[in-house]
Amino acid sequence: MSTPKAVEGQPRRADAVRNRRLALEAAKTLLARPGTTLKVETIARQAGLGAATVVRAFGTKDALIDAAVTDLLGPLLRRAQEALAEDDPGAALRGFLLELINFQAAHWIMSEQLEGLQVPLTTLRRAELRNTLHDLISRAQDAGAIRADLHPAVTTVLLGEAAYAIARSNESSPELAAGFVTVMMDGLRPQPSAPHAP
Amino acid sequence: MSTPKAVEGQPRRADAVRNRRLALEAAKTLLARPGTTLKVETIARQAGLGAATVVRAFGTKDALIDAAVTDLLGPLLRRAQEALAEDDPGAALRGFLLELINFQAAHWIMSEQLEGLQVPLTTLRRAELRNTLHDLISRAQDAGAIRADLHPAVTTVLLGEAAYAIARSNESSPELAAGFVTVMMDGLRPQPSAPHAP
Amino acid sequence: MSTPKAVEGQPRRADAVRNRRLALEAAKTLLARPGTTLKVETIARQAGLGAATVVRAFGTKDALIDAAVTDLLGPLLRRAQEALAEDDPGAALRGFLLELINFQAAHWIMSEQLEGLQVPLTTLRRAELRNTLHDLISRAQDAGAIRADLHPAVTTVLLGEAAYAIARSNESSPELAAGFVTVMMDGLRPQPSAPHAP
Amino acid sequence: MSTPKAVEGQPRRADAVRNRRLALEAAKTLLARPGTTLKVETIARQAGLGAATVVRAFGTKDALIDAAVTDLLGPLLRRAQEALAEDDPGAALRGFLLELINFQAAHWIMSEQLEGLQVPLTTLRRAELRNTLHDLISRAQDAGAIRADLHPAVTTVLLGEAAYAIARSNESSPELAAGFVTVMMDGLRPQPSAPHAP
DNA sequence: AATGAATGAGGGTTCATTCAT
DNA sequence: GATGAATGAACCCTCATTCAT
Repeated sequence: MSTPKAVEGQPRRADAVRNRRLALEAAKTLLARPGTTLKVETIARQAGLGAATVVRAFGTKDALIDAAVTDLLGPLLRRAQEALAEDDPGAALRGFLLELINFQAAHWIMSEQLEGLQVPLTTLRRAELRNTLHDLISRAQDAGAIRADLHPAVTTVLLGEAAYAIARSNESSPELAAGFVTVMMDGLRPQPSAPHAP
Repeated sequence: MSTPKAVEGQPRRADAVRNRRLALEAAKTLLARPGTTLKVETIARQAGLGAATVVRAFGTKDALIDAAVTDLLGPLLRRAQEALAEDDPGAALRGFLLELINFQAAHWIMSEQLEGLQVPLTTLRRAELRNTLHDLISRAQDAGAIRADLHPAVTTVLLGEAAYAIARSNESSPELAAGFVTVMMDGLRPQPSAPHAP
Repeated sequence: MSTPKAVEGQPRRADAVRNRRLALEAAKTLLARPGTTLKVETIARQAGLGAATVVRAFGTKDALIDAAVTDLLGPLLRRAQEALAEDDPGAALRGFLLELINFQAAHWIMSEQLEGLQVPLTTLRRAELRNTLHDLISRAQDAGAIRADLHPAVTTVLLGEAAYAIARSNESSPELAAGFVTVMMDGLRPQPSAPHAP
Repeated sequence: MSTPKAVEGQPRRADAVRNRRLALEAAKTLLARPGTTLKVETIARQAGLGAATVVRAFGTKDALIDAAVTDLLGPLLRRAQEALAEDDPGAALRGFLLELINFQAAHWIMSEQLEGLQVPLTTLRRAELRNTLHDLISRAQDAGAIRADLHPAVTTVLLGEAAYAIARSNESSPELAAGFVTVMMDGLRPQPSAPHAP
């Protein structure tokens, strides 16, 4: 036959790949835009495609969302892993926190928007992200860069959730992000006196 | 009031008032319960009423949710206002933060669940809450109880959003809440040296 | 309250019962009419109801079809059971065969139209029907009314399937039905000589 | 022919003919396999072709199915015509009945699966088959091989439909087929006494 | 006035057909 | 000419709102 046949494996036809990317980008764009309802029709229009096409490209709406969010979280996870390799544990944590906020501020991925959807990949990647943040924190504690009177797990949740919230805030701004990191890092610094009584 | 078919100024029928309260309580209960879908039918069943009754009592589903959330935020707002009258500005802020977290942890009002709904009263009351928190922070800064190198607006958002996130976290616990307040207050304490360079 | 409240149990509101019946009748009518596609919309229109209503009345389209077919098979099953109680086993079988054909000729329930649908009640009732026919045949064989050189199970399938087909035939008529029963009963009569060599 | 872009009377390209055959074989195979859904995609995969190719080869899905079923019925029709030429009318009828059952049992062509499809050729060929069976029966009646107190048309439908049903039965087996033919031929034998009163 | 039921708009998904490679 | 992908129509189902009891 005269079919190009391509290399055996994943790579499908050029336009299929292109449209898959278009759908993915559209989903990511809409995930970044606050207040969107994430209907298949909306994503399709954003991508300049038909509704059935985006479903076909991923099999199901959930799978598309899953892929989009996972995709968005990818670079962030990579940055977290790079931070783990940096020399100064305290500076690494501080630096990553800023990235975390800035990234999420630019993307607006709402946990709640995913409620009721089947997004196994996203769940997985979130766990990875959380684990890496946990490691970053533990390393900073071991190095004496941050206080040790809090359990690493507590600190992980605290930083993760708070950073997430700050990023998503309507008033999000570089100034806010910087303020958050400053306060957090100051608050996490080894304290001279005993902590305040609860 | 503009209630149809009712004599002006005349109190509504006793059972109408009672049903309105039942619906409101049901909505509040479901808002407190994580993972609920907030369908009219669900609320009605929880209230022991018919679906039509619930809608009729508020005219629309959105109005009911609006009233319920506003209602839930009421005591919190009152507490914030009481904190403003306390003597020690720092302690008042710290105390309110804990209340804020505990309250939200117990009520699970998700901003995102309200996305796409018309909830003007809720928006209003949230602004009031935010303003009062802003005042609490300004007062603490004026009294030298917390650092002044951050704009009060920034600090307001920071505390409000972060507290909200901590409360909503799946791993939410008293230990986490206490840790959050400790770190925040330590971080917000007037700092001896210059803040970390950005 | 002044709610009628009715008797505790199944009986719901009068119109609900009425509409449930309308939907059921509509489905039965369409099952009787050859060449129909059995769309929810079609059934609803036939019933003079909205599409959502007929779904709500049964929870799902499949459940509606299931109920309709089961309903149609009910009287037939009852007749088979009555035939079992008759005195003359041969006449009972012959009589039931005629009923089987006439009934099915009037209803046009196609196994294949149900393909891919979840109809557990129908499956059950069909098995009952088949079992009762099996008993009718066994009894006739035991009484010497029909030949015994065929396994009852074979005869059951033979009569059941053939009667079914005759009933569904486009040229279906009383004459055809009578002819079928005559031939079958004659063919099933105990044969004087050995059966034809295959 | 009206094939577009082809010189009149010119044979089509070799691979086009080959693909048409592949599609036809695939459809026939799937028609023989019970419980298949007969989607274009499924047929194409079975043929090792693309979906568009299958459609293009026949213009429409219905045309493909029509051709496939017609093709399947071809040999059966030829066998019926050969039976007409045999010496013993009774044996010819009996022989053909067995073939009819075996053939259909092996092919699983469901009338109902064709419901809603435009299959004019199939309809035509079915009529031919029915007519030939009618002739077989008339000839057997004329020869005194089978009873004459039934109208040939009635007997035709009776045998045709019943044989079809027996073939399609889930419990289909050689034993069942043989039993059917035995009973039918015994029942059709010229009867000594008057037929049973209806 | 209260309510169970009816409904119409809208969602996701499938599939025969058409298009572009 | 063959084909994988695109698509729009159609289907079943959900739910906030309206109706009739």
